[in-house]
Amino acid sequence: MIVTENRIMLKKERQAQIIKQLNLHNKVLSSDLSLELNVSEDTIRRDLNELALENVIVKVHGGALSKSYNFTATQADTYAYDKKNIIAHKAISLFREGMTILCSGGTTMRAIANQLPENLHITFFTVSPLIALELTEHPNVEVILLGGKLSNTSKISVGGEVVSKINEIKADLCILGINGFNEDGISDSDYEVVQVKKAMIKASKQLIAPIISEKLNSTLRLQVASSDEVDYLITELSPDHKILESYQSKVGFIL
Amino acid sequence: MIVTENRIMLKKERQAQIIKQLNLHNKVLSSDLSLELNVSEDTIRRDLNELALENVIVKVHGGALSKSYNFTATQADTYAYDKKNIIAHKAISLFREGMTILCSGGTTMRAIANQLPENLHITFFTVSPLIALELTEHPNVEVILLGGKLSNTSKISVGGEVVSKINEIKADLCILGINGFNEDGISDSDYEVVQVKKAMIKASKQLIAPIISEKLNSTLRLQVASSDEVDYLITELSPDHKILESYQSKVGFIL
DNA sequence: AAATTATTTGCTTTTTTATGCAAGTTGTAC
DNA sequence: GTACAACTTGCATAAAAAAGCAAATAATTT
Repeated sequence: MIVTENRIMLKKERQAQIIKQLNLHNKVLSSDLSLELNVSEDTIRRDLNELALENVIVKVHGGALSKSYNFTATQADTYAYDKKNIIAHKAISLFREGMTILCSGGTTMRAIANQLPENLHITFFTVSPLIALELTEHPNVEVILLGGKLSNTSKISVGGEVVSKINEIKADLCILGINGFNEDGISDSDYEVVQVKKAMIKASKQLIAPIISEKLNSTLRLQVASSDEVDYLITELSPDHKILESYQSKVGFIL
Repeated sequence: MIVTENRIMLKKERQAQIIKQLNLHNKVLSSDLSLELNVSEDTIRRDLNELALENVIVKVHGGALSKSYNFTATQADTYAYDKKNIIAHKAISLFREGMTILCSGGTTMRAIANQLPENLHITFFTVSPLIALELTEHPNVEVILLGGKLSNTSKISVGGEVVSKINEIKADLCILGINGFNEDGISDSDYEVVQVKKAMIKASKQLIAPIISEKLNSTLRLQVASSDEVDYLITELSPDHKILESYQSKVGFIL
């Protein structure tokens, strides 16, 4: 998309650009920004100082770093936006009127929440406050937020209380944000997150694993589920893509 | 397209044009509008001020941006931003190491979460996923998210389950987002939200009511708490401001 | 219709804000 | 330690905003 550039850029506009860059790359250099935005480094530095004062970014010598996650960022800014949207639409095609769906967090799940059609009546249970908020934008969706201690790193509810709460649920689908996936199945690195995900899988009839192809064939420390537990493996690729060949016999369906 | 209109343009008509431009480009410059609409920049500025006051646009130095623009919610309303920060700092001055604090949602509470000093070790219980996320940015803070059905309008957990969960808690402070406040006390318009807030007050030793002065002397349909239940009334004004006079005998302290 | 009042608009002056530049200081890297 | 990049501070300039005033216009009353 080509945007007709106005010769003059407003300050707030420029600062929004900086935030956008930060969301994209997690770090920016004052010198780069100076060139990109056509202002002196002094101005950039002043911008960064202001944003740091508002607690939006972390200023460092030479530029700035993004805070761990800026949930006010618009979807379009997030990395691999198009791929995630393809995955989202494939996942949504499995949704049926009146279903109960259990889901975790992650940017792919966020794309799903965002792209959800307005007419579907669905009950969502989620451990992710971010996804929960996104889902409340849909009037026909009922959102049950599963509470508990909020993990600082993964931003989802964890702990025994959540797990026992999940055990009380009987859901039609489980959609997991996936960090590691290979022929053996789903893996993750955070112990507490793994406990929650395992409970979520147990509480659901079917398991959906949405994952961008570039994350395929990665393994993390802890096992979440074996590949035969996965009912649907969803990537942005065509189901008969050669990268997916080795998964054909392992999982239920590939979408 | 150049349109040389010699017909006179009414104020409303002109402002409608401005909004149209803003919807189209997400940004307008006062200087451009002055040329396009054949009025002085003063007039444009007055228009922009009016529209900003009506909360239709976001006015910035040099022009205006559309509300849907990319910046964070905290900086979007620059107007109330300063006031809320004053309130936030007064509230934070009541926080002590090791405390347990129970809080609801709202923009003022968000400012508090944002301005929290890094060194304080505090446990927060909250029914607001947004506040919960903001709080997880602070490494020394433990966040317990209280789950339940998420209200589409107020974006907080509501329902019997949350209430009974709150009843199990014993907190030092309760901070409520306030919608209505007068000499009789705190009021609100949403029945389910009121149930949750009442439970929160009961579960806490002290009640803090942070509120911008312009919301004072407003009454909503449902009563949440009487004014003598309020331990600290916090506004952006000096405690001896004349607007607050009538509250002096009603609440515990005014900050 | 005339008179009165209120609103709108542009102009001038003063104040504020934004930005770049220069000089001196601090931090980082080799 | 030396060298260089990044930062800070103060200052200059230009653009924008605010405040006050006066003319023009619109709305209201009589």
